[in-house]
Amino acid sequence: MRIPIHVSPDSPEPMYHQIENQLRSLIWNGQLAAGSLMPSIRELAQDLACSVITIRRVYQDLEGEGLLRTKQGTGTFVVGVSEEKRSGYQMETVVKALEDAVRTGFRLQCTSEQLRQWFEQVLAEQGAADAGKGGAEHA
Amino acid sequence: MRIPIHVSPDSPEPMYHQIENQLRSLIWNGQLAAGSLMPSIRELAQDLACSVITIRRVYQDLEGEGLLRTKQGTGTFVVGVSEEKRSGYQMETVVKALEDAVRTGFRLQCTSEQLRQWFEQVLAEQGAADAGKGGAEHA
Amino acid sequence: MRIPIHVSPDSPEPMYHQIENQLRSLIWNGQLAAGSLMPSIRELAQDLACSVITIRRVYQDLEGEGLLRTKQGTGTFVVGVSEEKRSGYQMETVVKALEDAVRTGFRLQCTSEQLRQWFEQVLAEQGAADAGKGGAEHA
Amino acid sequence: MRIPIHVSPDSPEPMYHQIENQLRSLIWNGQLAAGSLMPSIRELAQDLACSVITIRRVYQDLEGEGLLRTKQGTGTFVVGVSEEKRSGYQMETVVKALEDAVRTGFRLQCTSEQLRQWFEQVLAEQGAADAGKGGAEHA
DNA sequence: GTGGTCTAGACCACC
DNA sequence: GTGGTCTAGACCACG
Repeated sequence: MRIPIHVSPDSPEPMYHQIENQLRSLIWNGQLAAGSLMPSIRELAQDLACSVITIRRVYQDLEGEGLLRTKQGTGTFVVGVSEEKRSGYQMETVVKALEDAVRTGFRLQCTSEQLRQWFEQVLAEQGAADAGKGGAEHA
Repeated sequence: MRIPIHVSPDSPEPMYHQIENQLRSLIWNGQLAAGSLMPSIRELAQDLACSVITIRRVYQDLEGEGLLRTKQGTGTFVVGVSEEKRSGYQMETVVKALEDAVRTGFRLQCTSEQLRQWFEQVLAEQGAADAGKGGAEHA
Repeated sequence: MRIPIHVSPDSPEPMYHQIENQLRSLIWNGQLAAGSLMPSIRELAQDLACSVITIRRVYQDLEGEGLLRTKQGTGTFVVGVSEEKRSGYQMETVVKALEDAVRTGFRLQCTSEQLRQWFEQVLAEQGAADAGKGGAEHA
Repeated sequence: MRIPIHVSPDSPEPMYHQIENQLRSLIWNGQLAAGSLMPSIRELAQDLACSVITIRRVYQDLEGEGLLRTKQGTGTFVVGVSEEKRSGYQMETVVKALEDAVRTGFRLQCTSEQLRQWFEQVLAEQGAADAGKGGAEHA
């Protein structure tokens, strides 16, 4: 199975960062099951059309976070995360992004009502896009 | 009057970026009136405890965006922006941030309801903080 | 009799290294008598839950050191070592480890007294653990 | 001031590891004062006759441990460590090395008395070497 | 000047 | 086959 990752080489965000973020999500979500074998660094590098070194760095960073475990000569494995940690991470990440958006809005003197309206609009758009892509249902 | 800007030298966000963002807000909001004289590069650099070269870059960037105008030997002045452009900028910026947050949420498999709940919570917190600080009215 | 070896697959120390070290000790100590037949590569590999290729390497390395001897189609045998060599090896190995520890201590600016104190403490702990396990007598 | 580090390119221990270990000691010891500026990666790379990348990795790893702090365009700085943490690190490191040595000794069926004797001998040798080199006094 | 990212390619250690 | 280390050199972002 090929790992569903897409990188934009032209993004200002460094490639290794993009890849790390997406893998992090996949692991935290359990879409990459604990214990499963990751593709080899060479394989993934070829898939994503980037250097082996970039992937190596990604795996290394994620190992530092305790999400992956690599064994020389054997391969790189996914480490499981507890449900507790998982939802903590989820909330932390999302709330941080929401805070950023709201703070920006207030700094630009939007009203709460204005922000709420835009939020619902974005929610509808993204929800539609998301449902189309993944198939998972979001109430 | 001293320009109300605060930069964190330890933020991962580069200093010039922090300063530009804050100046941009102040100008778009009209808190720096069109036609008014900006502090000199040296002065602002000293205020913010950073290098003059950093401020020079900031002024240059904002001049490139048409928000500032430098007159040789005279100083740097604020350029006015039309109300139309202003609200366009406001909406674009905020919606972008909201989209980012929502996309992140969906990627981590939050439900819409979950996101809505967190959003309201953040709105309340930030709204309180904002009201306390600035005094502007948010419906 | 099953050979008393334990390997940690999660140790940073490579498996072949762990196995070699333990076999080496067993042979030098005479716990694997000179002339006795080693388990087959396949057997030991299964016992230790590792690859046959790993065990093959171990046997080869130890054969290179003169501790084992493989006879085609017959099996692998333990080669005896003289008492003289034995105590030389013992001293060399242990003194090297002690030097490493002491050097580290001095580099971190411990006093000799401090090191002596810790050494006695470690000696007591390990001595107890060892006595419990093996049954050999240590003055 | 040039940083007193020496690397053996022929050691089995990877260069980045050697450098990290020595820097770690220097920082934990306070021989690199908190807040002081490290040499630039290019400078240190030239000093140690290794690649910029190797040094960059070293600095990055130590930053991950909280020992260094790098600011883009500015340089890399030493972060202070509390005395408490310092002595904890010291003890942990040294005791671990001593345990390793003693365990090895017992595995090779040395007596406690034998180990104690060798330890004192090593202590005397290394203590002399150390006093000669550094000048610090170890009781 | 500083550090940050990425490349291509080599060689080694391990299983 | 796997991952681990190191190289030389390029280009970008930052102050």
